[in-house]
Amino acid sequence: MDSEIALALRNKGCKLTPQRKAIIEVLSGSEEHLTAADIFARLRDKQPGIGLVTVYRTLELLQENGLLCEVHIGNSCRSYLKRRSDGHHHHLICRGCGRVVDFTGCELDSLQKRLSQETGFKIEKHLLEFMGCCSSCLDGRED
Amino acid sequence: MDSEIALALRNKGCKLTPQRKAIIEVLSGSEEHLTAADIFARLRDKQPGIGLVTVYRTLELLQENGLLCEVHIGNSCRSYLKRRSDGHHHHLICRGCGRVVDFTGCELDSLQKRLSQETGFKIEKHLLEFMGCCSSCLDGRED
DNA sequence: TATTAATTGAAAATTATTTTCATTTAACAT
DNA sequence: ATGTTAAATGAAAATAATTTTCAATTAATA
Repeated sequence: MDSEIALALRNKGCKLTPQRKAIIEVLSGSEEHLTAADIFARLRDKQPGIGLVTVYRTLELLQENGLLCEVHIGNSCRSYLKRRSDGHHHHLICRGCGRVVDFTGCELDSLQKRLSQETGFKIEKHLLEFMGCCSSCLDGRED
Repeated sequence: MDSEIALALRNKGCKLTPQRKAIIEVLSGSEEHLTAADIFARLRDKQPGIGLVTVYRTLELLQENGLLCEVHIGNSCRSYLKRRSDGHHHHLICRGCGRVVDFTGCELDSLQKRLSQETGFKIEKHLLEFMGCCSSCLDGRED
């Protein structure tokens, strides 16, 4: 029973290898954002022979196909998260536990239009992330 | 006649070395966002003996003191820009020439409050950047 | 079951960043 | 002006992150 992400990948004509399945499983099973190295570490048991290169390549592939989200705020610069919301959304990230909450309603469209008009830019994308500390981490004095 | 950034740095009790001045000059003279390596390359003439380490260290120092802005969208993950707007502002970045336009009025405060209430997070910061192509780059078919 | 293009892993290469440490120097006080 | 000193520098090495190369393997299809 392959995950939605896995199926989407096969629909794009990509091979569904055990390595890819394992990487997708790790991402699917996590509410945190994970770097390539994080994912690699979590694969030690499930898929011992896997190479870090494959993790990088798979992340790139999934990213290209819009099957996961890239997170920029945080310790390491780039980390990844399964895509949980279909539409346009953004992230609120806990710096304590790494948990990510999706949110919509950024209402940046009107801002984007305004900026476009004022500057003559053709705006292609935007990056919006909030970072803070979630209530469990606040309670646990992981502050 | 030292720049505002340089003076601010000295007011913080930091030494105003020729290396730091040169780095600040490069940043001050650029409307693009620059990586440590970019800055290092531009110092070849002005300050030939300088080490890349010093560039890294100076960027960190300036960043710590809020004297420049960090940019995340782009080829390399982290690059820097002189701080041109005093208050809270964000960036619109041209992926063609790297030129950065500051803008205000993101109106994320109300969104931030809403998110805080809905999630129980203590929100500490946010990252908002727009990326696109500026009119000159559009004209020049650098598209 | 055979075929084949896609995928993998190992190793090396590249790039980015940080640490260490001996030497130099800006800022300040004579 | 000159001496003092903590801060800053540069070289080199260490570490970390990412990409490339290439021969071997394998998932998907016929």
